[in-house]
Amino acid sequence: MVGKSSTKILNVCIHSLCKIGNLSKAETVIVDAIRLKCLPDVVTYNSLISGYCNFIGLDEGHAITQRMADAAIKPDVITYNTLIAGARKYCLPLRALDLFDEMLQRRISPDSWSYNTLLDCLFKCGYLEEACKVFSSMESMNVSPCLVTYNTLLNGLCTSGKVIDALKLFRKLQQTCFSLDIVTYNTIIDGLCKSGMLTLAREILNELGKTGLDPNMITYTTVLSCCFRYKKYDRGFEIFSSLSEKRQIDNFMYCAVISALIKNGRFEEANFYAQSMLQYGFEMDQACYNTLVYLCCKDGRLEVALQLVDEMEGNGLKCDSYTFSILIDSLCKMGFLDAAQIQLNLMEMKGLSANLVAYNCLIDGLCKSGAIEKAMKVVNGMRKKDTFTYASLIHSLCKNGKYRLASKFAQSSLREGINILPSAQRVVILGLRRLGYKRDVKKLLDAINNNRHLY
DNA sequence: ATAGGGTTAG
Repeated sequence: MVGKSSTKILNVCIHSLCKIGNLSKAETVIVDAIRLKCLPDVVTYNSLISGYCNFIGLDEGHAITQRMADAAIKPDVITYNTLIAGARKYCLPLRALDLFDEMLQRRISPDSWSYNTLLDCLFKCGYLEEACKVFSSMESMNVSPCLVTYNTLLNGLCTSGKVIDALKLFRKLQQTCFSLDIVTYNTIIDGLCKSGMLTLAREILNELGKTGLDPNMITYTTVLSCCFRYKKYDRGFEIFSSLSEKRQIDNFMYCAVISALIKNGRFEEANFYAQSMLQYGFEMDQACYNTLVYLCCKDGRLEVALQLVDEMEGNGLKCDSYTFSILIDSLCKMGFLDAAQIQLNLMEMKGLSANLVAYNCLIDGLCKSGAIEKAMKVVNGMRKKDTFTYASLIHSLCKNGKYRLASKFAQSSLREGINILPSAQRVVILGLRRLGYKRDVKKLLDAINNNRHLY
């Protein structure tokens, strides 16, 4: 039978093929269907676009709209929502905005789904201002923000360092008759934790308890990670064991706990939970692999760590800045500085731009192996530095009695708006004093005082 | 369509 009902069957088929990424099969099924006079419709093409966006690329997904035009099928709001989601996946904020404009030009009215995806894309790619503009334009487009919109906005504000604004918004939402959900609470609690506003985080956690909403795994992982972040390890492990009795653990929580155990030198338990994570058959993503690589490195099994990296790549997962930083740090700590340098070059070749931590590891390694000259050269060539970069250098210079040089670096750090760790301050000032460099001490203290805002 | 996990200094 030919017609609408056969197209429905075709669509179910194409949908499942696209979802698992079997696009070539999807294409042949469509060709066969057309031969049997079962014509694809907008739903068929939307599934195809989703598949191409998720498994190949945004351009390939976008190209499908041309095929739709050839077949005289008009794209709908879902077509564009899918494409904007593609732009979000590859962090292409300008493409997302272009797609949104294209949608308007074609007189397809965006819905809240379009806005939510666009907003999330803009926030995740660091386009805070654009995101706020888009949000305020919703009203004039007659689209009312829904709870997902507000949750997206809250999260975007939190991750862009606008936690106070997020909190204000949260309080405003609480006062409306709008009923908030667990996502809202998880988002604001996490935002507050990550900004160090722990009293407020605890306050809202208590409020959550009174709402009748059930805390979920994400709530627990947020709280657990907050404990570890602020070095309340025992409290964190306590929460973990109470949850593990109820078997309420997933791979996110395993990663957090394993990493905290490693930092406490508790390798036996870390290995035990790593085995558990593998046995439960969770999907092993980048973060899971990185945690295991970290465990092997710190546990002195570099060979196994490298095997894991191969396995990771074999499974189609790319090494990221975490993987490299873990490897580089371990290589340095084992004294293989040349190998570390090679990994760093490899990392740059792969275009991993967020490599500040990796550089810091190398600098620390160079300093500790006595190659301070080289370390200084590397530091001077870095476009982005932070308090860790300078801490390694300053401590190492002081250890070698070069207090005035250390002080010079401390001052350039302050000039760059980067604070100096108290431990580093202390060691420089004590050294300068001991050698009688009173004027240098005063100069540094003044610089520190003038930069109080950094602390 | 929205929320949680993984790397560096002393």
